[in-house]
Amino acid sequence: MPVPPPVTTKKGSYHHGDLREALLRASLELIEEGGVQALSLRKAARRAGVSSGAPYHHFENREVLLAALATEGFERLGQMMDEATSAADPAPVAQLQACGEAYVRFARQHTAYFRVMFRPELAGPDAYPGDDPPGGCVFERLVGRVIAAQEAGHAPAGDPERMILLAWSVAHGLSSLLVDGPLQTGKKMIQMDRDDMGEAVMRTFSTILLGDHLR
Amino acid sequence: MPVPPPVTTKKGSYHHGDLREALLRASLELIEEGGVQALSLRKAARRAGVSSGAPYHHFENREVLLAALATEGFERLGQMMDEATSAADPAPVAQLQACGEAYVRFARQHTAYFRVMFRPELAGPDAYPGDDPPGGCVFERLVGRVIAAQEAGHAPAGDPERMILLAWSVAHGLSSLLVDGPLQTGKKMIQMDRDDMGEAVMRTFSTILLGDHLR
DNA sequence: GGACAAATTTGAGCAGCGCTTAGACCGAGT
DNA sequence: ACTCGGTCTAAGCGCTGCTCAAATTTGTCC
Repeated sequence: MPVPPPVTTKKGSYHHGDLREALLRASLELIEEGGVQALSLRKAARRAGVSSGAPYHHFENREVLLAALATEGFERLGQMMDEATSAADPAPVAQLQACGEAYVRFARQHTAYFRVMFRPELAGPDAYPGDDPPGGCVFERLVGRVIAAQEAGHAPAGDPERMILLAWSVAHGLSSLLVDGPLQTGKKMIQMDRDDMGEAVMRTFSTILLGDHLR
Repeated sequence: MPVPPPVTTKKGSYHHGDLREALLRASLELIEEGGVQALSLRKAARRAGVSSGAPYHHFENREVLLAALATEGFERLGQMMDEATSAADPAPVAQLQACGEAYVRFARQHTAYFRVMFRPELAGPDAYPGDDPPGGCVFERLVGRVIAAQEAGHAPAGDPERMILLAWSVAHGLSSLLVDGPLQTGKKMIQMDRDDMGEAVMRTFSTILLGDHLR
């Protein structure tokens, strides 16, 4: 036996090999193609080549599968924020800007993940399996940088929570407007290229924080 | 004929009287109770006391009903923003702050509307019936005030689009985090009372615009 | 090697859904 | 009085989430 646990797909065999992973990948594809509502466990099962009852041995129900995808998504978002900040200017405001740009980039590049991560059902009362709330990975990456910005005099002093919420809101708001909102469509109203919005908005935010707009 | 068009419900009669309106109200209730996914035309029909096929004489399909609700929602949002701004200090930054607070208040008070207004299916390619894109009512209320803020020297000069997007993102982001995101739940991570977040975040934003945080 | 237990998958089945169609019903205008 | 158009019903199609008993495979202990 050259392959002790064949973690990859065994085609032709009765047992799939790694159905759980295959279902997650198929689900992500379906969401990418048609939104969260386009995901059905039956379709995912069909794509994985198994019967319609098989998924329920790996996920209690549809919502649990979505929660598993959300967990993956938050991990990837955290990674993208880490990569962006470590490559950016260490100045506090530049770090915040890099966080925001990475956040928006993540939302546009991994739309399926983003949609799954921010749904009312996920954050609802004790729906999420994880130990800490879903957005914890974002919050904890903002705390230190906001405090640093405050100490540098580039953010209002006092309880940092307000400033954390503001920074998070900027990034999340633009992301939502781009992914689910009126900025998603090709209709005019705003001329700017959607690819440029993340950088433009976050740069404007930095400008204001630094006070560069006041002569 | 004392009642030319009996716009209200005629109970007991074969014809409902105003089924379209009754379906909209029932749908809003269902969404309020369990989110957009909890709305089914059959349930709404049941609540209105008609058969499961009746709704299709008033709405081509489920998505058209949701679009009708979204239209109502955008009108009410516009009203709330108008009321808030006319009651606020006419200074440009104060006006922007009032816009944002009204936006967040709307999202929290009319969660069902907010959820329906910002869904990918709605803003998708030519899905919305209206003449202008769904968010037009928000955009047009921001343009003048952002330009006024620029002229007052309280916002970065140049193309106002960046600043419009930033202001919109702040309000929309906090609203989304509160309605659909990790701020919705009772889990800690942030101590601030959710009722205070709208004012707190928008006030912080104003502070920064005015440059009050730089000694 | 062979038997047993655990894990995995199947296939049938239930209720609910969106949507369609044919037909029954009502109200208003000629 | 009668027709005609808008409104509603009832039945039905295919899809869905989810359950359950039975069938199949895999790993393990002797």
